[in-house]
Amino acid sequence: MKSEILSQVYNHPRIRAGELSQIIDAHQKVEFQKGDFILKQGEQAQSYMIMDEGLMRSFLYDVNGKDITTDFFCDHDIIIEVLSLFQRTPTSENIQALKDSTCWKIDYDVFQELFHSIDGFAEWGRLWMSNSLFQFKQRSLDMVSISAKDRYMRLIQEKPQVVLHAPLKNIASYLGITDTSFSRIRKEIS
Amino acid sequence: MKSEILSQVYNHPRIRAGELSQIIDAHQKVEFQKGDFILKQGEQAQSYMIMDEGLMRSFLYDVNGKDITTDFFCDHDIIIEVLSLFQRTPTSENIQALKDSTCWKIDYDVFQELFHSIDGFAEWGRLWMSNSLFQFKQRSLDMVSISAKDRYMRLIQEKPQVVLHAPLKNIASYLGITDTSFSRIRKEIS
DNA sequence: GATTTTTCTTGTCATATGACAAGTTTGGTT
DNA sequence: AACCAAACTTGTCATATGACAAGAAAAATC
Repeated sequence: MKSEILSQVYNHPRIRAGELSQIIDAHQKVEFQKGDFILKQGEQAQSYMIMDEGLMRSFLYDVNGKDITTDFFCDHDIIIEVLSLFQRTPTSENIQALKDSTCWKIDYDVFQELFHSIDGFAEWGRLWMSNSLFQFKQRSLDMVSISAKDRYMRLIQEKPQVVLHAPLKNIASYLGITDTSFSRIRKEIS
Repeated sequence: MKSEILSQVYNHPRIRAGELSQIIDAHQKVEFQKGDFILKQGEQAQSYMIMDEGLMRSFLYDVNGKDITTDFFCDHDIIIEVLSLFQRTPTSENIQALKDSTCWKIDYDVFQELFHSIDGFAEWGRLWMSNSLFQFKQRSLDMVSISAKDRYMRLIQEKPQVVLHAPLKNIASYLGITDTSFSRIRKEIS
């Protein structure tokens, strides 16, 4: 299971078999219980993880102190706070488990070593980031070009697990609306 | 001037002097006139550029066919469509000059060579991307947590050149509002 | 420099969403 | 099982922003 999931995640034409197992070996199993914090505002990220099974969210507090969910992490997603990890700075985000979760973790210095020694791994990282970049771009576009209802419909398509298991108020803030409005949209749809 | 600007852009502790000039040498000057397209929807990006002097915007058409400005590029910004360039796919974005512009361009294959041969360059690239990722995250956050008026105020602070020189309708779509609303916000502020 | 086209402003009205408050339901804790 | 706290729904009213249309200003074109 470890190697199955991880070799899927790290699948890239320029990573050879030997290198792949080197990368996979660098990951350690970690488990979290619902409610546990993986990262807290003000701390510095020291590692990232692959979600084996579970559900998490990242969130922060906006200018008015409101808790805003910025992302959800489902099975096989990469759980990472890029800015804090790569720029070695304290983060302003929190990451918290919404369900009991099992992950594969890799520490920054081990990652760093692999990044510089395995060419294909660096390439993989760049592709992953360009993909993330695109997703965030898409997200800000959606926020302005489609209605909250349509954003919700899209979430149902794209991350059904989230809709099934995350607290509604977290989904609401992720969609950029209040839980009140979200409740009305749900009513309207059903 | 070439080396001044570029050595500022590529400033990174792990890029040595010799490597830096190697990177700088790889850039060629290109000029554009107001209105010129640098990249069109459906094409594949073959290079990226550093803005020496000028102003550009990237934009695309939303689900209703409305022209939405997704970003502005000012002096010393990196003009790039990450997804198309790195994943070698056709883009859905357009990039267009809003003023006559001078840039330093580097082709994908040359970039690719430098990325694999200069360790510090790969590191620089990763930092740049993590920074971009943060900006886009911030942008989607702003879209939901602050008002259009506050987003405009922030743009005035952060990219005054844009406010001074870009067409109002482009700024409006960038802010996620109609040009009508934007006109009213401007009136209210002045 | 006159004309045409595009951009910007303003008016009126509609609508999605927010703010706040009061219930209701759910879920965790003892 | 009973209780308490948190999560969710619903009501009323307010407001930011959109849609559409008409006019004014600015810019591009001849």
